[in-house]
Amino acid sequence: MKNIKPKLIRLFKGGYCTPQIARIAKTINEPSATLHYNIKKLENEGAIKTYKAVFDYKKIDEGFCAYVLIAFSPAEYSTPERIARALSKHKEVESVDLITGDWELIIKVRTKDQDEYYNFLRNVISREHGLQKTKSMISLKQFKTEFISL
Amino acid sequence: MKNIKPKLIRLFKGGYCTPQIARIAKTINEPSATLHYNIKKLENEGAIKTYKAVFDYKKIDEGFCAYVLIAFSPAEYSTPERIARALSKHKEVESVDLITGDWELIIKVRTKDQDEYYNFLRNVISREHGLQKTKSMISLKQFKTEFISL
DNA sequence: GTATCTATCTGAACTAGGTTCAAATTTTGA
DNA sequence: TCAAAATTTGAACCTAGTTCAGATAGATAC
Repeated sequence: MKNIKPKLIRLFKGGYCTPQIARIAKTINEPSATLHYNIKKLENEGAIKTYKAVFDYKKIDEGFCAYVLIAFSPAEYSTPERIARALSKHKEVESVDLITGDWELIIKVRTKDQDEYYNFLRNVISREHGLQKTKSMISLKQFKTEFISL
Repeated sequence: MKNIKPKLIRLFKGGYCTPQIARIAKTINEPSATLHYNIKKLENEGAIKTYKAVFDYKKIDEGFCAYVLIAFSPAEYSTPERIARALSKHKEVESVDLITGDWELIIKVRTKDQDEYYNFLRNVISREHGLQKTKSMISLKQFKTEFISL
C-alpha cells in the first residue's frame, strides 16, 4: 500500500485542480472555446489565484478548528506584517487577517484534535516574539467554510 | 459581449473544477490509474467536498472583508442552529462557526465595499430574530485565506 | 457617421489527459 | 495459512481541454 492519501490532501489543499469547461458549457449553454477564452482571461488578470479542493475536515484528521485573536506588545505595533507572514507559513493556519478593534490579528487554525491544537499554541503562537495576549475561540460546530455549506 | 465573468465566478465559488491527475502523476511519480483510484475513493468517502476556485477578491469586487461576532438573546440559546443555517445561505458569507466564549457565532463576510457591508448588516444581520448583540472586526489586510497565501 | 483598431466570440481540428478494465499484487482478518 | 477484499497498474478508449483562424462586436479617433 502506497499511502497516497496524505500526498493528495497536501497537493489539493493549494491547487492541482482545473476548471471543468465542458460541464460549465452545458450549464450556462455557451461554447467551450468562449468559456476557455474567458477563464484564461480571469487567470491572466490574476482574479483566479488557484483551483483547489475543499475537504470534510473531520474526515482528514483536521476536525478541530479554532479562531485565535492576537494582540501585539507595544514594541511590535510597527511590524504586524512580519508576524502575520510568519504565522501564514504554517500548514495548520487557514487564514490570517489584520483587523480593527481590540485585537490586531485573527487567525483560523485547523488541527486533528485539542492536543494538537495545544501543541500549536505552545510551539508556534507562544514562540512568536512580540505577542502580548491571545484569546482562542474554539469552533463547536462548523456550518460553512470556504463558501461551502456543510 | 456576453459578460460571462460573473457566471464563472458564481460557478467556480462552489465547484465546477476537477483534479489534474496527469500533473499530480508527474509531481509524485505515480501512475495516473492509481491516482484516479485513490482520488475517487476520497470523493466517495466524502473526504473531498468539492473542487473550487480561490479568487483575488479585490479583483472580483469583493475587496471588503469582516468577521462578525454574534451573541444570541436568552430566548434563542436553544436554537442557534436555525440562525447559523439561515446566515449560511447568503452569498456574502464565507464561513459560519458556533464557538465557545463570550460570543455564540463568528461569521466571515465578503462584500464589494463598506457600503455593501453596511447593507448586509442592516438587511441580513439586523433582521435575523434572536440576535442580542454583534461586533464587527474589519479586515485591514488579508495575508492568507482558504489556506492560500496572498 | 464612419473608418480603424482592439477585444471577444466561435466552429472545427487537434491533442492531452481522464476513465475504464482486467489482471497482478498486496493487505486483511478469519 | 488461506480466502476474500482492497489496492495497484499498463493499455485501450474516449471525453474534454486547447489551438487557431475567421467572424463579430465594441471602443477610439477623426
